[in-house]
This record gives sequence, structure tokens and C-alpha cells, in this order.
Amino acid sequence: MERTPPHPEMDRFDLQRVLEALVDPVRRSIVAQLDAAGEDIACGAFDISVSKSTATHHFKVLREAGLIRQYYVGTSRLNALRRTEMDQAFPGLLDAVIPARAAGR
Amino acid sequence: MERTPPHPEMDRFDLQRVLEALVDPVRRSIVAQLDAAGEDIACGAFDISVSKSTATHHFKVLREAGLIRQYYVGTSRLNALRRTEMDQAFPGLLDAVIPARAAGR
DNA sequence: GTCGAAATTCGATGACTATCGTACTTGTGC
DNA sequence: GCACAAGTACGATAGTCATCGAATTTCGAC
Repeated sequence: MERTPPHPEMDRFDLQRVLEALVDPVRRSIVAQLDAAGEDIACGAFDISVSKSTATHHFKVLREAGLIRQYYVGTSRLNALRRTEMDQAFPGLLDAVIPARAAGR
Repeated sequence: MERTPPHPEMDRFDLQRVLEALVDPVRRSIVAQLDAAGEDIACGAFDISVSKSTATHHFKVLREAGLIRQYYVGTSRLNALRRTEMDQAFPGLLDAVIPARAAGR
């Protein structure tokens, strides 16, 4: 079975989809943690207050919107923020939505 | 009875609230039309595809998030985009979210 | 092969919300 | 006064979605 889930190409990014992903506080927190860390993070290593199955759901939404890229390393699934692509598709959006960025970088 | 509805002050703007308002396509269209027009517009003069009662609901959400200011002139209620305040509170957000703005201004 | 860790899948559920029609209020004009 | 126009308020409804637990898959280590 293929273990690499589908990711949208950059030219198929959809603003509506991205906004729906970013409107959830938990998902926005995931994005913010990825941005702050500056490195890829495993699903289980995030500081979030929901169950694992709910977390899986959030990662899927973020991935399908194009905000993150997911790949396996062993049993862990690493998450990478697609910041460059997002910035190109929707300039200023992530900066406006991630608190740490908005607050003077 | 007081006819001026409550508006949040700028220092009480809440990102979560603003995003919830902007995630709806109808509301984003209202904001975009206000931005493009550059002048205040009456509730009934927008190009939207929902009933009047639904429109009222959307205007209320936008107002309570701080995105628009509403005031009466006769039986009409005019809507003004609070762009300056929004730009100050969340720099780059409206630019990123309004298509006309995002597409090279 | 067996065990445990990491994550997904699969319903089920509860809450929220966009939508509408109808009734009502408010103001203008005659 | 009356009629009309512009919006609002009020339920009601249907669809979506965040959440969870339990069962399952996949991989690494022993």
C-alpha cells in the first residue's frame, strides 16, 4: 500500500480551502509550532489538546489544503510547513495569521 | 430604541473572530465589494446570492468581528469597511484575503 | 515471530451555523 | 393617516465539522 498521502500542487492551492484550514485554533497552533521550530515535527510531538484521532484529522485537513507536507520516517510521520509555496500563493497570509509572526516577527 | 448597533473597539479585535468572519465566501465577497467600491454601501445594494434575512446575519457577523461599521441613513443601513483599523490590527490580512488585492492590487 | 510504539480508519455524537420564510419595526412620502 | 421600502428578529431546518474511543495497520526492536 502506498504510504505517501496525496498533496496538492501549488498551482491548485485554493484560498477557501486554506482559510477553512486556518480558522481552526488547533490547526493554526500546529502551523505556528512548525513555523517557530523551523524544522519538521512528528505528529505526536506537537503540543495540542486533542486526542490522537482528532489530531490525525487536523493533519489531513492541513495537508489537503497544501499547508503542510507529510512523509514517513519509520513509524513516525513528519510534518513540514510549506511556507515558501504558501507565501508565493498567498503573500502575507501566514504572516498575518501566525501570532509570533504578526507580533514583530 | 437605540438604532446604532454595538461595534468592537480596535483594541478588542480578535483574530479568531475575524477569521471566522472571513472564512465565509459570502462575507468575503461583501468585504471585497466594499474594498473595491471605496465608498459605503447599503445592505440591499450588494451583489450577493442569499435572502435578505441571511444577509442581515452576515452583516452582523462582519460588524461584531470589527470588519465593518454600520450606521443608518433613513431606512437604509450603510456599511463601511474598517480597513485602516484592520490593517493596523492584522497587517496584511485583508490584502491576502481579498482576491483583487492579492492579484497585484 | 512477538511486542510495543506511532499513527490511521471507522462510526457515532454533539455543537455550531448558513439558510430560509414570516412577522415585525422603522422611516419616507403622499 | 396610509402605503411602501429597507432591514431586523425569530424560529426552524439541514448540513457540516470537531471530537472521541475502539479497532486496525505499519514499522522497528528484540
